[in-house]
Amino acid sequence: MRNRIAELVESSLNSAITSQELSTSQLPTITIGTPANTEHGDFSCNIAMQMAKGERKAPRQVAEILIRHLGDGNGLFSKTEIAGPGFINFFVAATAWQASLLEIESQGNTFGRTATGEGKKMQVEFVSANPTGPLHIGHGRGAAIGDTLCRILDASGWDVTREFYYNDAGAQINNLALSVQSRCLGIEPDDQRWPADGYQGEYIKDVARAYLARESVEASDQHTVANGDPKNLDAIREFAVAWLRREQDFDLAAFDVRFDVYTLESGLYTEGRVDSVVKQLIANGHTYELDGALWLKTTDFGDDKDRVMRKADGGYTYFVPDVAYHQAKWERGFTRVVNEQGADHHSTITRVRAGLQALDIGIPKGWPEYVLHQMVTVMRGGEEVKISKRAGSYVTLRDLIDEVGRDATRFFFIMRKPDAQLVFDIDLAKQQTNENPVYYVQYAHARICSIFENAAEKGFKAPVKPAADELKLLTTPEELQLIKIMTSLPDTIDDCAIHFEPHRLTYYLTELASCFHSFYNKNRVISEDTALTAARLYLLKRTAQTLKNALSILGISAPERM
RNA sequence: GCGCUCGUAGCUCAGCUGGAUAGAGCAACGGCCUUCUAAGCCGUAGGUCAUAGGUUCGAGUCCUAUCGGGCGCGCCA
Repeated sequence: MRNRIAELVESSLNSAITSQELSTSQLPTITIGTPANTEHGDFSCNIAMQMAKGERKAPRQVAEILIRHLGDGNGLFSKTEIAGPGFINFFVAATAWQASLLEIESQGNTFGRTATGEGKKMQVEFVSANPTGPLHIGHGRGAAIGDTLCRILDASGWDVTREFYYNDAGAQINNLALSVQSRCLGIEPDDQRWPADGYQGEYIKDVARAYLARESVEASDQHTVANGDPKNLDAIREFAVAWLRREQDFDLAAFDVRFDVYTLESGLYTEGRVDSVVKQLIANGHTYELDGALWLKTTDFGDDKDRVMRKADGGYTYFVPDVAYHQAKWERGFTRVVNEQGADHHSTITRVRAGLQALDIGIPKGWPEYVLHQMVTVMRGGEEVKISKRAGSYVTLRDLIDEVGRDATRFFFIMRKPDAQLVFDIDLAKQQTNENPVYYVQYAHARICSIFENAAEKGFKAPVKPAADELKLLTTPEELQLIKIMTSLPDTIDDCAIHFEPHRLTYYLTELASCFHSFYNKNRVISEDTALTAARLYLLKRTAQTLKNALSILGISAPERM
């Protein structure tokens, strides 16, 4: 609806220019807003105020010209008016709202989807947790935001690739292998022989036990059989990585999150990508040697200090393979790449982008794009739970899903905008689950399903493709408001996709559910009036479909009973 | 000290890339179930949008400064 009105305004603008009533040399971008006050109509446009100065006319005068060329929008509007300092307000005719229900019906479970992305490729990298332990709550937020973002971008017409990148060969992985080896040899964390920064979690014992038992492991991207020899550190490393990757697979599966591509840091070395990037950066003259290390002049690209690429010990710092990885993404044809990660890693953005600019291979300055989520503070028993992976004292994602439920956990993680901090009170989420907004939305869906059960018992069912005469009975403010909210789902999806902000969809759902609950309490659906009953059943059929479609994009179920 | 980010009702947060009288949930108070699910609805109360300037027809939103919380500032990832 919003787009339709924007198109009408644009054509009336063109028409006014053709007739030389307006003379603007460049068309302003047309934005259609939704007034907070219903007295100001269903939609409004501020274009007359924006153009007034250039036109050397009063805003209301510009608005008057536009309205004249606009007419009634081929019956779309029941009224258009000029209001306030120069707003154009649009009142959509009830018949137009009613007719839009037919479009929702014909689109079925694809209603809400748009073609905005034009089928172009976009890659989203998220979670990207190193396989040194189970996923914790911070990863959970990243998984929920990243996965929902993928679903939203897909619904917005993008061809999305979901990617998981991890370090399978660095110092931390070596540390992991040493920890497992120590457990294999029966060495405890308080033993002198325990590795300095060893991982102390209970799960390390499980890995050691499985390794000694020569178990085999099938992870989504790893397949291995334990060698069983506690002296063979390489074999332990390989097994531990695969074992923990599989654990993460379990966690992610429980969260209904999946990936298309896994990229291993070690592969960037074995394929020669890291070497090739270093050579290219040297050849382009963006490096220098100092104190036995090789530096990249990232200050040439907006960083506040230069960064070491190759350490004095000969190893590369982590961001070098990261640059190589992103070069590979670019070569794979992703002109748009989004990285979802914790805000505590935000300093990598400048470095990676600087490295890519220094390669001078035509990558745009702002590529890749980033979505950063702020810290999650975990509260349990009224106290903050400190997250320490090495000490093993932290709340895992799986614990959370087991305690709170998948739907509520997902909803909770995405209902705030990513760059706001999140307090996750486990006791609250556990003990007062019916206060969680996700139930409010799901309840609306279950309620509608229940109405249809009752209707079926009494021999009623929603009509298929009803005529305008049958729908014209839908006239109350609640009914029209319900339709209005439903039709804005595609706009909401686009807004979420453009801003990378999944939380907007949770607010949309709450609003839609709220509108339905109000309608339900004020009106009876099944009544003596068979014509009205049919019209309302049709309205609720579309409402249930809209709720289900939107919930599905959030990866949340739409229960038929609660 | 520098960079990023946040600061909106008692609490947790929205506020549609500058629009009209700043909203929701929870908590508080008062109502609504012999009829389709009360996990619901209706109403009341609650605000100097951290502070001070600036930009313009118009600022919670943009700019500057200050104050306060978080994160980052490693030849760790």
